[in-house]
Amino acid sequence: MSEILPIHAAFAAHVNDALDRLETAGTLPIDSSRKNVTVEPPRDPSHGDLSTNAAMVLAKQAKTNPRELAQALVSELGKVPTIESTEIAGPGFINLRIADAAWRDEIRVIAEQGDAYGRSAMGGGAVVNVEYVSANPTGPMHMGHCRGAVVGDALASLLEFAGHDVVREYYVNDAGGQVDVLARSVHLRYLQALGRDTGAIPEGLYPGDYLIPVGEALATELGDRFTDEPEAEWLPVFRAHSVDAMMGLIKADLALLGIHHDLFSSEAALQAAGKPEAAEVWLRKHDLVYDGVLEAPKGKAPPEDWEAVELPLFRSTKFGDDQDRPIKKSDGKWTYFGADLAYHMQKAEKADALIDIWGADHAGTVKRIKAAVAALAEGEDKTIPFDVKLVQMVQLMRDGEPLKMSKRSGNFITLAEMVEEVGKDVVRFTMLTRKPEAQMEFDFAKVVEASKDNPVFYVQYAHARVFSTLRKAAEEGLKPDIAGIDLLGSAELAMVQQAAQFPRIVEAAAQAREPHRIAFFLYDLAGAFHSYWNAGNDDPQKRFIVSQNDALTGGRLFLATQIGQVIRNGLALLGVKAVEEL
RNA sequence: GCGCCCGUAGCUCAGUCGGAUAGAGCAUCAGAUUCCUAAUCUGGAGGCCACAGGUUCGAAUCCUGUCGGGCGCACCA
Repeated sequence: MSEILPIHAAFAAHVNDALDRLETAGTLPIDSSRKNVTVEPPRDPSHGDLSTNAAMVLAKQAKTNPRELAQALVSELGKVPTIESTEIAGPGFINLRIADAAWRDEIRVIAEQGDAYGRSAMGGGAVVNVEYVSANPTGPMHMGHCRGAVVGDALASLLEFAGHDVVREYYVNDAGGQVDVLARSVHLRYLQALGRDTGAIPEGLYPGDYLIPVGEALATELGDRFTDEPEAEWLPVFRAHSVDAMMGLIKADLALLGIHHDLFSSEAALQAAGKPEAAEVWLRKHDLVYDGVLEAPKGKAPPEDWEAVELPLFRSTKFGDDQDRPIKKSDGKWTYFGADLAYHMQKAEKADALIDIWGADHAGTVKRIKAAVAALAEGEDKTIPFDVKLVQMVQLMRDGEPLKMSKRSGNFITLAEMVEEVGKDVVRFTMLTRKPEAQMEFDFAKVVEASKDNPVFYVQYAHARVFSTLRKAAEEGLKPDIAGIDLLGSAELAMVQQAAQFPRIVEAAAQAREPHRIAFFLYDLAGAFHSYWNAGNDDPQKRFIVSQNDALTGGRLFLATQIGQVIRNGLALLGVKAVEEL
């Protein structure tokens, strides 16, 4: 027990030790299952500092009633010196009151651990691959990509902080038909750059102006080599150049949000390496791919040109999908799914767990890709934890009115425009103040208001206040002093209790893969700080800087510094700047 | 027709792998500024947790059904 544990972890350990002793004493059966035992702060503070449901959960296993077991547990917990009082309540909750000294110690723990406070070894170094964004390389990023990008990035940071070895991956869909369209669109711009009159941009090509510089660059680089050649001559060249250029745009857009991937995996490269073929061989060997004919689509409007063709089909129905899915098209090329299946197999080789962040419009393909990973796991006789997080649509609003967006008319808001208008921190924080699977509204007017309706400023302001206080104190020759924390009273320690939840919030959020919990925690902590601060308006004795009392001031400044530290650690996970001044 | 997600205060949303009297912000009402930034704080009012069944010591939370909103339902990506 030489290792310093954050306070909640320490008390969870105390409860666990007590249960161990009950096992030894025969009160509990050996190896009782404790997976539902929780040790957490009760909703109602009058119930104490911490509460455990252990007696209720384990009563059945102990073949006794909850209150009786609680009694036994309480007498064990009474031996822990930092537990000041225990109480059995309701159906068998055990409420614990913790000595002030333990909360004071937590301030020291925060100070000692600094930027590492809240970090957890929970992940055990497991390699987790988080694939997010993966926007098609056909243009700059628009608003629709934004939420998934932020959620994926924050989740990756969170998992890292919770002890996982995270790979941030971007899947580049550079092999499909839309890349041919891109290449043709760029070729047109190339001809224009060389002074050709191309007329209006034909239907079906990308009309965006962002392709003009790409065409110009190619004109400069290639001269007029490809002006009158047949398409087959120039298409591969233009495809490669265009994808590079688009990925450049996308990376620049992502950088505006502070997002950087570790790995960009190319679909074309995957195919060139023969991965889909290898996957097909493996699947056929396990009788998971067969040649068959699909039923006619049951959608509202069956395509007129639909006809029954025999295709290689993956048995996704065996793993819960609604129908088997083709991995190759009738022209012999791989379907998107066929390549994606091979891609996930490739990812699974190098990771202990996979997470995909997708837009809600891909919800229909979740089952098949989960089926693919399940098939691989079964065939290889191992478990491959695989989560697909669906991020719901964002409804953009301006002054309470929905903004209509249409990709075809080119009337869509780009990510860059959005970041420029409201700023990176606002975009990131706002996207993280909703659980991702719920739809959300994003109102430009409200979000730039920089005040009331805007949690990001509220949290940043709390952090800034810590620093403004320290600056003010420094002018008077005062500075934080750890010796002063023994003088802190219950109002200050209440704030510590709130901040001390950070480590367990990190673990819970990482486990649930829900970075938004960090955002809400920060909002609450900032609220506690503002509230404490304001008490000083009425009573000068409650300010951080107390005149004529340098010792208490030192203690309070030390506390403020540590609250700032926790806010900073949380904001770092969200990728939001912890400003020292507003 | 089928699948997935959502439905909590007037509005925007939290709600800890089922826990004690369901929370916050906005809006609204009543207050606080010779003060370390009031971009803040204190208090009031506001709830059939969409609806109906079920599971159990206990359900906003899990299961079934209904209604409402969103997204999908190609050999596209």
